[in-house]
Amino acid sequence: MNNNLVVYNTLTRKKEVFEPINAPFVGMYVCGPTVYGDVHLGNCRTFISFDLIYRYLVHLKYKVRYVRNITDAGHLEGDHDEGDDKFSKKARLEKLEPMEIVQRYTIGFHDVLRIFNTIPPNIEPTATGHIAEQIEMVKEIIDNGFAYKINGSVYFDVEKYSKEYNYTILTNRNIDDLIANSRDLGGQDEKKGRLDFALWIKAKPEHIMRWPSPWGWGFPGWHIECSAMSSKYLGDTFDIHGGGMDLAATHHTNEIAQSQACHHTEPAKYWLHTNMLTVNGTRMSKSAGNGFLPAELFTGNHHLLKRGFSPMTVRFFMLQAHYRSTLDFSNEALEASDKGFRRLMNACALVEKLQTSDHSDVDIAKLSRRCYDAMNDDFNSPVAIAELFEAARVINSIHDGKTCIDQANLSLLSTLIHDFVYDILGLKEETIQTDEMGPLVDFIINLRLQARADKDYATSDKIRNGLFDLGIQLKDNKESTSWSKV
RNA sequence: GGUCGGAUGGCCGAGUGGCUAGGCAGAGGUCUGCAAAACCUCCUACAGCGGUUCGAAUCCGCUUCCGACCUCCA
Repeated sequence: MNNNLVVYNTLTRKKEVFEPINAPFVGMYVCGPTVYGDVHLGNCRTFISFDLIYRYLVHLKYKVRYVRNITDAGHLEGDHDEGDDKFSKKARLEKLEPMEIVQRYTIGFHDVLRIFNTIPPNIEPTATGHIAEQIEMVKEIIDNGFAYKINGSVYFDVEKYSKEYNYTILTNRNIDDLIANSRDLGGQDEKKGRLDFALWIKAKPEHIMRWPSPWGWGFPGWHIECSAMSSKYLGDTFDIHGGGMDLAATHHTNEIAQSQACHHTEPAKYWLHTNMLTVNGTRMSKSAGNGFLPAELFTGNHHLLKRGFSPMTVRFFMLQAHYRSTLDFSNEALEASDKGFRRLMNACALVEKLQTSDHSDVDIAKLSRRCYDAMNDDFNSPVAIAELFEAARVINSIHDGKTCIDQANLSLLSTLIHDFVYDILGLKEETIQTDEMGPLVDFIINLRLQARADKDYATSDKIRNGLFDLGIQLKDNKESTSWSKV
């Protein structure tokens, strides 16, 4: 077991050595999407970041239970703890059942994440599937004295909680300032304190998504589902809780409060937060209307895009930035990643074809060590990728016959590429039909070789240009001609 | 207004008290029938102003600018 891994813990605001509570087992909970609309690229970044983290933990031989929820109930439009939830509103707009909305966008979410080559979580619980657990948790919080009932709704008493616990432990804010600065919600508010939040919300007569509870018909507040489901599947205290940075101040702060109030323990040892994807320096978000949909990016069908970019290019682009840094989205940046990604993958494809020598000019163990050092330093994929480009340079140089490698080092190199490029970074070759096309292309290449041997360059160039238009690029070496997809 | 985080070469992005990533773009070269690819070489930056230090892009202070959170958002 590798215990050199260091992770940045939002809770302590510093990097800490990663020590699972129950090694080799690791429990990881990541806040998933609210499925009332299409996921945009910003959402995808978070899930791709945690996919990287999950993949690396698995690579380190941890037995990870990865839980990521689907929020399909209880997420209100505003924070007034009144009015519609997002599903009811969307359902009315589209004249559908709320659960049709949920189903449609859950499927869309899964499709997108599959395209990005992310590994599904081990458990993907839904809020609607865990109403009973949420009710039980609310009851317990009431029994422990940290929540109160009003008119069929239940609210968490932040002021009371903050007398015994540090409510703002995650974000280190001053609670008095928070109270002073939080928005005045106007006259109809049922809540006692401005920071109080709903655990259970009474359903209005027209509200479709409703369940019976000790407090009448209603639906759960947004935050309680994660507390209920994470503790159900991972225990009262588990190893990693993750999500986007935007969730830390409110959602995760409230999760910690609920769990403390219910279980008298902090829910997670390490809190990991991923940073935002920005467009022109501003956060991509649904409400700001600057969100790209994955489909728009792939097709290039968006007014800010010059052309489309493939899913793996986008994944690679995201992994070239550290997960805790903002990443700005632009045509130029995508273009650069696209070219770099292809160069890397072309080199990786050459590894199996390399010839060995009886001595080696390269020390792959050292290179490998640097890749691990990078990933062990809070999953620093950009540095790992930089090292992999060094590997690519080595591979190309060997392939060109300018550098020698022995069998032992070649074996290490092959393992390095396999482990890091494919398993950990989760990149994959996007070209399809290579196996079927191979013999066909080889046949054409042989025809062209004959033409070249006859110095019939008109024909040989015609073949090369024709294949290029079909997306196949020929590369003439001294001895032979190789090809790759454009 | 409060809290927090940033400002790195043409662009994107790591790093962080001395060894000064990487990708893309650009320049030159090798190879080649010509290309392409690949390889080699070059381009050596850390917002501004002070301070600490033998030495700072990295630490401290101030200034300017930007962003996030504080309201649903990954």
